[in-house]
Amino acid sequence: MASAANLRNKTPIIVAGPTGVGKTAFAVELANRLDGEILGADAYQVYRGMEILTAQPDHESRSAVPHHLIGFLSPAEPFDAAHFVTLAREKISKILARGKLPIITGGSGLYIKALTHGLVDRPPGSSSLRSELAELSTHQLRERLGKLDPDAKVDIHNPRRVVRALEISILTGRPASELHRDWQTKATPGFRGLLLVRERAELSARIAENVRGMFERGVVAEVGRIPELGPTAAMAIGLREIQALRRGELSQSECVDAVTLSTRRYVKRQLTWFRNQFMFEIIDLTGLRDTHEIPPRALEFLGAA
RNA sequence: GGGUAGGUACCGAAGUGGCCAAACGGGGCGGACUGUAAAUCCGCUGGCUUACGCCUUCAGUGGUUCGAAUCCACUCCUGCCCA
Repeated sequence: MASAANLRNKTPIIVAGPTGVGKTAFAVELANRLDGEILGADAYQVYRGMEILTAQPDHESRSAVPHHLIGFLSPAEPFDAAHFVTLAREKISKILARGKLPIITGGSGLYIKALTHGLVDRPPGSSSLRSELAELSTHQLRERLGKLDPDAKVDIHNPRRVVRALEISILTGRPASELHRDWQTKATPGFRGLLLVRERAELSARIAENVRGMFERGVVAEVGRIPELGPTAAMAIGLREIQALRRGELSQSECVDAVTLSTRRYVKRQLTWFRNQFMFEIIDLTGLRDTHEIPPRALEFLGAA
């Protein structure tokens, strides 16, 4: 049982981890025990009408504990890390004002980092500029960047990065590299961070099962009902594969396999980010089902044992 | 039983006497990331080694050759065709 003193600790908790580890169930249980409210830190769960595809918490969870920043945005709308930070800060202070504990849960590493460390003040993306730059070849992009920002530290093999650096330089009239500032530390003062992990084989098995479940619950129909996809929502894992299925270019089982594979590869990138960007307390959930079990180690770390 | 095409690293697939530890793709693993991040990009991937390098590989065995994944013989296995 949590002691009265520990219940009074309202330092926001971050529950990070790769897709499929069991963040959702874990966070709900934590919220129950510590009188918390859940704040999604997920770039895709923000979208309305994509509940199954983005594995949003179910009704049971959502009626048990208040959830924020989940399923509130039209898929037609773009979304980004800065937008997330603004909304999240607002929500966090409201939750605290209510005397509740904010529990930030999600798999979008950049969003969490932006929340804990802040983003450098740079202009937001410009869709018109981006589509204009998209016309250029890699070589042309590098050439332009070389003129505008000769000291650019961006990965020149990565067109996405080059485009963003160019975008910043063009919009501000100053070299993008001049506006850069390193994130100095992995520490996250003001937050208590947990990184949920599981053995890779178990995680893969869970992902395969989750993807099968998505199809059983009707993702294909859900995708068909999305009225309009904006630039951000269109990149959700599984979307392209399911659209291919709907066009008859993929069989159901090929589609399931493809989505499972994309998800597994995403998990690798998530783990790389979380391992190397933060110093969160690692909580191994291997062997635990999505019950209401919270490993003692996690409770100790949170001072709630 | 006869014919025929094959058996290459985790998988698919090039290579057909030295430039081969073996192209390329997939997968796997690792990494990067500051307003698209479920995105985008990079590296490694037989063993030992920091590296030079050494060792063991191309179904198996035995040959030919200075030298074989590559040529020859036999054996085993697989696909297809004919009986």
